[in-house]
Amino acid sequence: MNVTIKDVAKRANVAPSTVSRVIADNPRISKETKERVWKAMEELGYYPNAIARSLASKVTNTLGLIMPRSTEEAFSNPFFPEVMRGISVVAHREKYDLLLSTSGNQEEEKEAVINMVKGKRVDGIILLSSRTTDELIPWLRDEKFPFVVIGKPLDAKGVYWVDNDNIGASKLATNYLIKHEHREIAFISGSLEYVVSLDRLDGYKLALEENGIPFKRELVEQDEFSEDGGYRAMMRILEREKPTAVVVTDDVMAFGVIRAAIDKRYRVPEDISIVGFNNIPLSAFANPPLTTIDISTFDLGIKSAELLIARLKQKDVDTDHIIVPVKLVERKSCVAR
Amino acid sequence: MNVTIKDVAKRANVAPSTVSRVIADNPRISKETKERVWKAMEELGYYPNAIARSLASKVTNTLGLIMPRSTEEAFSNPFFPEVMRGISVVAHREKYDLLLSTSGNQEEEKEAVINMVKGKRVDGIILLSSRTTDELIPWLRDEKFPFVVIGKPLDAKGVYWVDNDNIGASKLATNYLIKHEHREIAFISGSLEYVVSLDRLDGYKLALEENGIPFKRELVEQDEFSEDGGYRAMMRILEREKPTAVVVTDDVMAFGVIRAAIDKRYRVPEDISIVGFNNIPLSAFANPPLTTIDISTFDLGIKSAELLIARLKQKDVDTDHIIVPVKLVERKSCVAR
DNA sequence: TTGTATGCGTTATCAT
DNA sequence: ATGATAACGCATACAA
Repeated sequence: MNVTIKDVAKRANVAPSTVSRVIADNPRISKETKERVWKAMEELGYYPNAIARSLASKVTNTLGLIMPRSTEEAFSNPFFPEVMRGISVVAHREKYDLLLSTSGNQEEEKEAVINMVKGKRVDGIILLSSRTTDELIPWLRDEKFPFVVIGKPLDAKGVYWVDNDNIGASKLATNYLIKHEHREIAFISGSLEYVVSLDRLDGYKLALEENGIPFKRELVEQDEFSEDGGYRAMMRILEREKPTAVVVTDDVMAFGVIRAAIDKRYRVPEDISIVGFNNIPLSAFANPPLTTIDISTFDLGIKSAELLIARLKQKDVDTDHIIVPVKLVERKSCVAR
Repeated sequence: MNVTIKDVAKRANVAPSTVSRVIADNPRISKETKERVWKAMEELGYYPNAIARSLASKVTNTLGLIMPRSTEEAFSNPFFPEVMRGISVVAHREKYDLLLSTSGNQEEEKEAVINMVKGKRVDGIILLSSRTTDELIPWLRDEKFPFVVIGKPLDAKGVYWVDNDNIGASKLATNYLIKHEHREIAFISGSLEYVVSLDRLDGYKLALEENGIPFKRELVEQDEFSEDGGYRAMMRILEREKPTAVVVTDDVMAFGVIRAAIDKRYRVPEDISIVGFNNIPLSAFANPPLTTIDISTFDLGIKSAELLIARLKQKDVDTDHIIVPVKLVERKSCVAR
């Protein structure tokens, strides 16, 4: 069988508990026995069993990652890999591993979280996006399980979160268009069951209001976070309205919006200007290169992991949320009227 | 404390072992006691501790994913998220979770694998790419630990792997250029320490040879798998040669190659034709849209996960490797001379 | 069909 | 500074 601390203990002529202490580098073990134990471990090719360790110590050194919707879909949108890139940097630095649950829908997602939490498989959880209907957040809060959510929760009381100022970001995008003399500005987002969509819709409305432009619900559409989703939403709008500009809360969707406009014989940006969100790598290479709101996706990942780990280490965390700045990246998809 | 099988056992008036059997849905437990136990579990809000389960049963129901180079870099190239998308689909279907180790370099990568394997944290491992200098593969093979590698290993004996026919794919790309009357064809790849680079270089050479075109080492360069890497490699070639076409074994690198060509006042494709590899989403939107070899990245993920799980479930799998087909996607980055 | 006893590999609590 | 021993929560061989 496998070599365990007992084997090491025998070989080093000490008790198993001593070996355990050596592993933990307990300061009150004499230098000599430490050396002896280390030598024994070396000779036997001993390696600690992480599972047994976790069972006894209740620490896994693992962070759970919960993707929205299906894991498959999540990996389709460059946003998520980029967030994960940020998370992985911090996780690596702090010596945490990442456990991905693979869920297919909202119900399985709940299942996955329960499995991670009650199954004691992770020390903390990062939720990659919050829905308005999310039962997960209240549940995790009630369980008093450490977690942080990327995206401001509907009810943020007692929960740690990291997000952009989405209302401000959306105002920024809309104002940019208004400054370019646009008045008929459409707004396309993902499902309103995501808080982020709600917030950005608010920002859009606010910008209109502050500029004395009437809000027209006919200029607003939602669909799924995909190229096709953007296409369909734009098509629906073009059936009934003739906007000169569109705010689209996701670059991938924006590509679909452009395609829809082209299909309907509009030119972009000459006839219709477009501002996207996220600044994914593709945006710079799109035709036309997409003007977009850079939400610092990578930093969203960094900050969320840092916040979670800080909380795990019980360094009294002074803030329960972090706002990551955004900036407008001006490219070629917008012109003045 | 937490509710355990013992608590459930007491409440249901059975032995803990019976509860355990009910959890495993053991067929030789009477319907009635099952019901009784289920009810008790329900009432107590019992949920199995996955860690304890793993310790006792030596099964984790999780798959380890090992990225090449740093995890951070991996997430930068769309190839990896796409592979992971495939893996996650199968993992989800088969009810496996995914454990990502976050390593920063080759040494840490080894560390990570040892930690997963000896730490008994996963049932099997998927290596996302194989290096020629890889100690991991022989090590895992010697440990008799279930794993599959994406990319053909240098020494494939006794190891399960999934890959494209890289030699054939590279011939396909090169022949396509040759058919378009190109003779001065450059070849740019990632580091030759990756087997995939080696194979594709061979395919390139083979195509030249079969068409009576002399191989010139001055037309060959390697650099890292990034836009900058492609840029640098192309710059080095253009310092000394004037190719009319380039095979680039990674789309992201190809963007850098295009940029270098433009910087040197060449037009793409009028002066220099380019064929990429991977068919990442960006390729279709690049300027010009990139002609590229679609290696079915998603399927690579699917097949590797399926192969691994098949091996986990039944020791005897009929094949030790799977070749995923490729196809050339013709777009606008190539013209005939 | 169900119960008993033991093991999985560590950590943690008392001792000494 | 180190050793015994009891958890940790579950699975399983062996009994009954």
